[in-house]
Amino acid sequence: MLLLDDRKRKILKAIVDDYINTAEPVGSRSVARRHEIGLSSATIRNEMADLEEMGLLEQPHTSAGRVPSDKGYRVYVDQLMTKRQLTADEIDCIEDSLRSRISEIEQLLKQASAVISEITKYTSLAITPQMNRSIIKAIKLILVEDDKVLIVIFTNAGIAKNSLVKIGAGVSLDSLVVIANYLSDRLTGITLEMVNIESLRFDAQRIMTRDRHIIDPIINGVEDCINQIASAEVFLDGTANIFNFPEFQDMMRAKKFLSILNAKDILASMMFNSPQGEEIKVRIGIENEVDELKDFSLITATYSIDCEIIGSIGVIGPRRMHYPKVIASLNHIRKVINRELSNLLGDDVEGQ
Amino acid sequence: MLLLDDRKRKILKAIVDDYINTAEPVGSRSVARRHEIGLSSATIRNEMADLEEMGLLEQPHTSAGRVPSDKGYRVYVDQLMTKRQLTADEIDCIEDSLRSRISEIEQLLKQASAVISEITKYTSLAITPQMNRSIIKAIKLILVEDDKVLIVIFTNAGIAKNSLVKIGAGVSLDSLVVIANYLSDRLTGITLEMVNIESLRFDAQRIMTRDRHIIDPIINGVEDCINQIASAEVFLDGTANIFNFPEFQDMMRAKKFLSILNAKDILASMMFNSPQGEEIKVRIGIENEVDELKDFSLITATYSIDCEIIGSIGVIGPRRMHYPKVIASLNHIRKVINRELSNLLGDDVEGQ
DNA sequence: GTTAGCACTCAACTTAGTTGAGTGCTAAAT
DNA sequence: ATTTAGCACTCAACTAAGTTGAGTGCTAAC
Repeated sequence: MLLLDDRKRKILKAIVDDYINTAEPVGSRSVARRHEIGLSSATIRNEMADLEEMGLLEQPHTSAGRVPSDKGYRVYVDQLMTKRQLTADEIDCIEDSLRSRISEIEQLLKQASAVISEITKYTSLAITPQMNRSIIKAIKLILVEDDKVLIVIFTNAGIAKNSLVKIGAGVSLDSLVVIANYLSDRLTGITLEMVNIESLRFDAQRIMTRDRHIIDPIINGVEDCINQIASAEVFLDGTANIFNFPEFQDMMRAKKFLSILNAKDILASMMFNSPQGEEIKVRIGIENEVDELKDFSLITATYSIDCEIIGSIGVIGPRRMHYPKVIASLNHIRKVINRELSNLLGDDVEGQ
Repeated sequence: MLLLDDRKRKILKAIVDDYINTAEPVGSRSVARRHEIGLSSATIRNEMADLEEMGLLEQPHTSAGRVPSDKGYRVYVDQLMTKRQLTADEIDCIEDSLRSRISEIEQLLKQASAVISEITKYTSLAITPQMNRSIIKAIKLILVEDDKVLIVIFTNAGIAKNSLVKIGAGVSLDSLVVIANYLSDRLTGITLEMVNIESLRFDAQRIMTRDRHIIDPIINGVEDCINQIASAEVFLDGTANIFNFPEFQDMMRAKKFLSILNAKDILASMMFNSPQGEEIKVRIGIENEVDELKDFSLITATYSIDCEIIGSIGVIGPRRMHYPKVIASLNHIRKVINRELSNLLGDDVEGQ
């Protein structure tokens, strides 16, 4: 951890704060003027030269002020910034849009994404829970219209998904009962990621003596249900917000940004690699694994059920992001999501 | 219908064609040069002055060439443009991404949207079917975990949606059978839009003598299922494509554009007001009802099941859109969607 | 160690001048 | 009666030169 003396800390903080607010390179004189440091611009100039040498500041060109480097932002985030609290209004806003009356997890995260971008004015992300580890509680086959079967799988996380498949007509009810029991035996109590579709299909061939042609469609339906439950969806909001920032007046950059947002799989993978234990993760510029994001900062927060991290929410914006506010917002919203999820899935499921 | 003599038609067509390709105002000399009209630039100049007087062309400023007006584009689309056929490659591309192996209607339309923007290079839209008119075929209640009921509704359009609700523990199976039969009686055979949730709830109170506390959650679950089936979803693709056009280098315009794309409800309403009978509708600039779209052209095409229009796909781009290509693409894709939908829902539902 | 002063740098802005594609009009040619 | 060549005019877009001002680094005095 990089240690700075008090004066350098004050000056670096002042520069980052100013730059976050103005997007203009910060000069020594304006630091002396706008902040009560009690030093002349000349002294500050010397300190700034030191900070630049240490790699914390950069100069766009000789006669401009300084701009924080990625490393500078990192020190700011880790050591210097003054933590912010949300205002009562902001908290109300979050509660209003997320509290109760939301019946589906997808809805909850969509709303969460909307409220994040509303409060932070950046582009927000929310990914639906990773349900690979959830346990199959029940699987039902329902005959509808004598040649179609509705397959329903239901997990301990309170999710049920269905798939409708056509089987040939004239299948005996007995055969359906046989395969239904088989599936129930094989699948109940195990997690989604443990399901091996091909061995399931193979073994079904062995136990079924009649009506074997129904195996393939039904197993496919089971696979479909499992995929539906396991697949993660990414919600975005406030994508147009990026245009509010002067550094993205450049069309090329804006286009690149939108292209990334359209690559949902890349977003999803970014969101997932938060190590356990870390509730909020800040990636500044070059720290992003994804190359196209090295002009951006990404802040993510995890949410969980029963202390297991299952998904995350986040914000993408310029490196010059208002870190204190975004971190405070995400931290609050992740707690609300945790609370709502446990309401939704736990004992209090009510009404819907 | 505006009638033009042959020479004016040729000149207007040449100007619109050139402007669509270059985005530069077209001058009399370049019309004379690039198209075989056999007239000098001076004559063409006179004709252009006439066309301007008729409101078909506009001049950005005195010493620039001419640009088509909305009315000019309209004449071009209705009378002048040479219809295009898709190339074999394009048709293959469409077939590859839409044919078979798609089990869900949502997937089909998502793919359709993707392929539209891939082929046209504009921003594409696809709205999921309006299912208000579909008929409820069956409704099932499944008891899971002795205090939760899974409600499944299944329609003639092959859609099944479920909702999981919690009822108090210790409900007798008899009560569940009573309400299941009641719901089945009341709902089977009617369309979604005919369902009156409140009268359903009210009458349930009358027929149920015991376990009345389960009525509210269950009716809410029914409502939830119906809403899930009836709600239309809008898929977008190629949103970043707008930046490829020089007329959208302007940030304000680009931002406005993205804002509209985020207002899914506005998009949905635009997509829906295609009168029956019209397969392809072209709205040019000012012809758009939505104010924010008056700098754009919107082309929509309907798709249907059993000859009833249930949804649409479309393209948004600059007024200077490549109309022949977009119209040909949408027309082809709508036919493929019709075909796939009838495969999906009709007799050929197979496996998945 | 701190600061005032000064020469220097350089992006951003202003101004004036140039270019060139395009027009409208008129008079000659067909 | 059309069509066309010729010419004067317009105006956005580009270029070049000059100005401004915020900022720097260095040095010498405090």
